[in-house]
Amino acid sequence: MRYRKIPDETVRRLPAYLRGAMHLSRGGVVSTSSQELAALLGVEPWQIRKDFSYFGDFGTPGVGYDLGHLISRVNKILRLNVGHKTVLVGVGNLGSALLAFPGFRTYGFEIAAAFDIDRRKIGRRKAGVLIEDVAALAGLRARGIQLGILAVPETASQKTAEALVKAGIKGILNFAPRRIAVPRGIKVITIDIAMDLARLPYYVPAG
Amino acid sequence: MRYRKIPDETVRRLPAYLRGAMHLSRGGVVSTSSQELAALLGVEPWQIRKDFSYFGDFGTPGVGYDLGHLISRVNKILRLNVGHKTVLVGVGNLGSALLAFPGFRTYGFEIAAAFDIDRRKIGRRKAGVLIEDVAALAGLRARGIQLGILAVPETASQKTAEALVKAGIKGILNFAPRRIAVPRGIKVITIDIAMDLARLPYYVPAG
DNA sequence: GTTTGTGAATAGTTTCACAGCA
DNA sequence: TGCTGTGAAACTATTCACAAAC
Repeated sequence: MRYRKIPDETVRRLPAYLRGAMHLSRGGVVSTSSQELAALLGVEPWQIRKDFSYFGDFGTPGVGYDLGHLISRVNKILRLNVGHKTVLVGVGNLGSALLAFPGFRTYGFEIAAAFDIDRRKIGRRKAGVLIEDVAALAGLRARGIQLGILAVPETASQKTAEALVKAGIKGILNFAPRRIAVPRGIKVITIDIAMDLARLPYYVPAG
Repeated sequence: MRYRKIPDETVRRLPAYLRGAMHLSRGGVVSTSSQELAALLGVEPWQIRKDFSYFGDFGTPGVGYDLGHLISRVNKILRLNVGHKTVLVGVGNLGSALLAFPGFRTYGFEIAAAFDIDRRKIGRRKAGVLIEDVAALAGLRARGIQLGILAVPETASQKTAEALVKAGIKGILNFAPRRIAVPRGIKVITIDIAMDLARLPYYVPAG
């Protein structure tokens, strides 16, 4: 089944497989099976096998998956094999938390620059990162940063996204609860925290 | 098409429709169309109509949707018509940001209690909320809180989730990058920030 | 015997196109 | 005429079951 269109849902699950594989690997495990990985992550084994089958060359029938090979393969597919520098815009409550957030390292990300509009923050450091003036965002171009994390207030999100695109950013992780319009070729993934909480009561029986 | 199984994807989109409708309503608009709402949110008009069709009694052919009616209808479907008190566990960087996060109010949520394990935080207030000892989580039962927000470190997430369930919590918004096992009838929605960032490079052409 | 890889079957979701109502 | 509501068609994703590989 090689060389077919990769389902978006498969791409969505790959980081989880990677996390599980790295977890096992850190524990000294060298080889695993779809069953073991599935049990660890709370998914079904055939889902993992099917997802991997879109790419080919993952495991060995009768044996399982070599963790080193699996990890490097998924890393390459997701383009995580090269570490990514990212820029954070908006160093408020959420932005500050993201600066200190250890989870990004798991996948080789580093927040290498931070910008804010607030004069009182500009020039200071937070979690080791210098906070720069958002007006100078264009200067990013030279620094080889392609991914942006948008943690500005909703009202500023569209304009800030446009500034990021102008600065050469190709992918945006957006935390503002609003649609971000960007040119073709730029990918936006939005995390809308309140919206995710908002569908929780639907699934809880007697509210 | 009334009284059929509601697609999960429809439920996922309802909060967005609600947000759009409230936005229009605050702007003084009284009535809207699937086209107008769709343009605002960046989705397709027939998607909105189809989603609403699972419930029936939304709009008027030839006229459109009355915003007051639409908002109250979606609120009722999502069980947001009664305001929900929630509990936050873990007042670290992310937890603190969530305490101060204004977005929850949009859907009628209030963080009414906060717990942490750190002696230095217990007894203090943050964003007006008293931080209590996580060992006293069981005392929640009497306070009529059904939803929990889990912002503790990954290693503590499973145990804390179990304590929440014991305290009568029925739904959990989990920020730990790990599977949370809970009894049947308890709903967990996980927001894995790093994982969402991890699939961004896949969509960005030359990494 | 064990475990992968994958076509085929099933299920779920999106999109269309238009009947029906205001 | 304009807009909703919805069956039907098209598409996408999940699940199964088993042949092939070790």
